[in-house]
This record gives sequence, C-alpha cells and structure tokens, in this order.
Amino acid sequence: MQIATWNVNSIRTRLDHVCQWLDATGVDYLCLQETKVVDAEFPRHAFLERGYFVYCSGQKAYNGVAIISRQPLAAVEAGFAPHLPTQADLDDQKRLIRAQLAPDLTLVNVYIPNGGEYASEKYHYKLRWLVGLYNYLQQLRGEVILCGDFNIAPEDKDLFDASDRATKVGATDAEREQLAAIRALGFCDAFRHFTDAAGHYSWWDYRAGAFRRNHGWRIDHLYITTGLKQRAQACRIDVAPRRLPKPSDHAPVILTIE
Amino acid sequence: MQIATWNVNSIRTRLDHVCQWLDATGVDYLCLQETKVVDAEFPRHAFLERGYFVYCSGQKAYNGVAIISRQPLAAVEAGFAPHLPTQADLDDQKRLIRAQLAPDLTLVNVYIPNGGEYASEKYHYKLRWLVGLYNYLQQLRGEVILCGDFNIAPEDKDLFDASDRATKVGATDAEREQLAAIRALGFCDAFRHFTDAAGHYSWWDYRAGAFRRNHGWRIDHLYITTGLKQRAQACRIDVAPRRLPKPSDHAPVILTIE
DNA sequence: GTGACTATGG
DNA sequence: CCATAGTCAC
Repeated sequence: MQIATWNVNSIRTRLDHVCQWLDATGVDYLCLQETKVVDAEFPRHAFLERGYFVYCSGQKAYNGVAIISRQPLAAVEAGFAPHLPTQADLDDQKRLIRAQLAPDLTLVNVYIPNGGEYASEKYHYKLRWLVGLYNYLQQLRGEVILCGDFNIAPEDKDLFDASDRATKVGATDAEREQLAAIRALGFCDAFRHFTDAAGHYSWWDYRAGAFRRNHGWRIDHLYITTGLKQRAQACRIDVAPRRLPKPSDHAPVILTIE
Repeated sequence: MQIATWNVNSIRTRLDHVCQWLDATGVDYLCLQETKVVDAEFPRHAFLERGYFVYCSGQKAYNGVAIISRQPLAAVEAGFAPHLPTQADLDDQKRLIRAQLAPDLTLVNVYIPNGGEYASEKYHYKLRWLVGLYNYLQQLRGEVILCGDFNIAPEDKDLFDASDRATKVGATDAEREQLAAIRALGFCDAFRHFTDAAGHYSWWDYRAGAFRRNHGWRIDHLYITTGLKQRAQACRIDVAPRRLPKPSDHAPVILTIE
C-alpha cells in the first residue's frame, strides 16, 4: 500500500502533472495541499475517471487540502471542529482533512501555515495552529498516519542552509519544539526511519535557481504511529515531477507500507 | 514578395505561433500590432536567429507595433511626429511604424484605436486618430503599402451581423467615411481587389464561440497605391493560426506582389 | 475569453 | 519565481 503527500500549489494548474503521476505510481492514497479551490470547483472528474474517490476541503485562492483514494473512505472530516469545537476558529483556513482508512487506522492530511516572517502575526498563527494540531491528535485513538506540508524542517540537515536559523521561519526552535511535542504523542518520521542522510529535500523555492542548485528544504512529511513502524517498507521523495515544466515547488513524498 | 499583417495580441504570449507561422510561410515583411511590450523587452532574438530584422515601437500593456523584415530597412520611423510634429500628441500610444522598402516604396503599419463604445471618449479619439493618419499619408510620396489592424469593417459584408450598425463601433458611418477619405488618397483594398465575397473575416471575438460560428469581422487590411495594383497577385486571410490553442483573436492577412 | 497590470501570498 | 484575485482593455 502506498500513501503519498504532495503540495501541488493549485490543483487546477497542476492537474495534468498529478494525473500523470497517479497513472505512473498508482498510489492508493494521495494527500494534496494548497489545492487553492473551493470544493464545488475541485476537478474531481479527472480522478473519478481513473477510479479514485475525491474528498476535499478547499477555499478560494489559498490553502485547501484533499485526499484522493482508490477506496471510498469512511468518517471523512474537515477541520478541527468535528472533534475539537473549542478551536473551530482555526478552521477558517482549510488546512486539515482526515479519514478512516481501516477500523484502527486514521489518515490525517495537514497544510501547516507557512509562518511568514519571524515573530510576525503569521508566525504566531503557525505556532497556535501547531498547538491546535497537538490537541487534535491527542484525542485520536488507534494507529495514525499524519502527513502533509508541515512547513518545518525538523533538523538542520533537512535544509540546505541552516545558518541564522534562530529567525529562519521553518527552522526555529519554537516550531521544532511544537513538532517535537506532536512527535512525542507517538509518531515516527517515516522518511527518517530509513535514512539519516542530509540533502534530501521536498521543497525548493521557485526563485534563484534553487532546485538546480538543490537549495531545498525537507518540509513535507509522513508521520506514523509506533504500531505502523514495523509495516513501513520505504519512504522516498520523488523529485521527477519537480523537473517538469511549470512544476509545483514541492515534490511528492511516498510511504510504502505492507 | 509577401507582406503580411497580424494583430498578435501580445508578441511575448504569441511568440511560438508567430515563429512557426514565419517558418511555414517565409513572408518577407510581417507587420505586427498589439505587441504589448516595450522595445527593450521585445523578443527580437527569436526573429534574429531566423534571419529577420526587427523594428518595433511598443509600450507597456497596450498597443505596440513592429515590422519584421528579411532585409534591413531604411528610414524606419515610429509615430506621426517625424513627419507631422503638430500631431505628436497622438504618438503617446504606440500605433504607427513605417519603413522604406525601396526608393519608391513605403510600408506603413498601423494599429488604429478600437474605439470603445459608440460616442465615447475612445470613439472620438479613434476618429481623431484617423484624421491624423489621413494627414500623415497625404504627405507621403511614391508608392505606399498601408496595412494593419484598422478596427473598421469597410462594408456590411465585412462583418457577420451589420444590424444596428449606426452605433456598432467599427462599422459606423463616421469611421467608414474617414476610411473612405484615406482610400481616396489613392489606396485600393488589396483583399477586395481579388474577391467581392462576404464571409471573409480576420477577427473573431474570443467569447461566445464566435470563431466556431464564423461570427467575425474583416478589420485587418492591406491597402496599396495604384502603382502597385497591377503587381498584386493575391491577398488572402490565413485562418489556420486562429485554430491553434491559445490563439490571437486575429488571423494574419497576406499580400503577394511580384 | 484573453492578456497585462497591481497586489498579496508563498 | 509562481499562482490567485481584481481591474481594465479589447
């Protein structure tokens, strides 16, 4: 079974790339972020005709998440509110969708805020959102796959240049600590389960030839609860779509579990 | 010798179409309108590497004209001012470029204002501009090829629906009278030299499936002075580029003279 | 409908 | 650098 996460930076603009990639890889579950489209205008047709089911939670212009699945999914819920009505205010931005893959297996797909400038309004919103996510995950039961665009490089080896990281959003202590707290709920970074190597990235800025020079960040992650660790067989980043004309700035990350 | 006129609706966006078309037809002179780019950013390279010379007069976002020529051209001048400094005010918008093709042969490439709504400011500007063009042409000597996007259908058979034409900009009496005055300087509509047939158009609105239904207008013209009439061998509209994906709303018109 | 502009977000 | 929205022009 293959589960992938991909920030597509507009599903309408990237539809051809995503469909070609789905046809080539045949992943079972594809978690998308930054779909940038309201649900009524999500291009479901392309997925339906390939035998996939579409579950999405989007908005105009920004954010938006979706799960594309070979199987129809149960208990699909968007946002925090269904489980944590106290933090329904964080649902104005469409950044979370979850589904039940099996009686004991939940899939959570997140698009964690970018964070803007260090110490800005957006930065604090990102930290607040991470607390919200912590609360949300805490009340889940059973095995969980938590994936998406986290906009956080967990370690210095997960970004090409960790200098000045005290104020480098995506690599600051406060963000990493929030992510560590989430991990402490029982999650394992599936990519790091297989390699310690530096230089593996999932995002490269469009500017300044960042991809060509491999000036990237590993910010797209798949986290798995302990019960899934022994079933995990591989986790890799597929750089190929980032090489295509008019690519997303992110590459998909694929987890294979038996 | 082939001379063509084509409103490309952005030379940067249409560069591939124009180059393919140049390669296929090998026209000697190509007059462009609505290049929508300042001279410094005109994509000359694509033409230079095909053995063409580029002469352009453009501005940001709107208007802009250019002559692409197999031969280097002499006496290239942009706007009215070089010959009629009194109407230099009409040169704020880049709508005219001329060149000497031979000692006795001048090529004038124009992008006549669209005219907006009937009786609007823009409509009156169009009529003023036509007077300016009349004055400009009057002082030229020798044979002249005057071509471009005139935004005027000379006769009712030159548009798909001539009803309500009293207020239909592009087909009003005032515009046609100005065009007739210009023609009376000694010009012949090269296209009409070869056919009287209706239903031949050079522009179709992007909206409402206008092209598919052939709801067009013949507003792109090549006018030739009497001395050139006997040398004219054909004048045709090439509809093929309008069928391509992401086309200009205009088709090129080609005059063949011996 | 298409393109270019400005602004914003990333 | 890329994508979106809103605006304007055609």
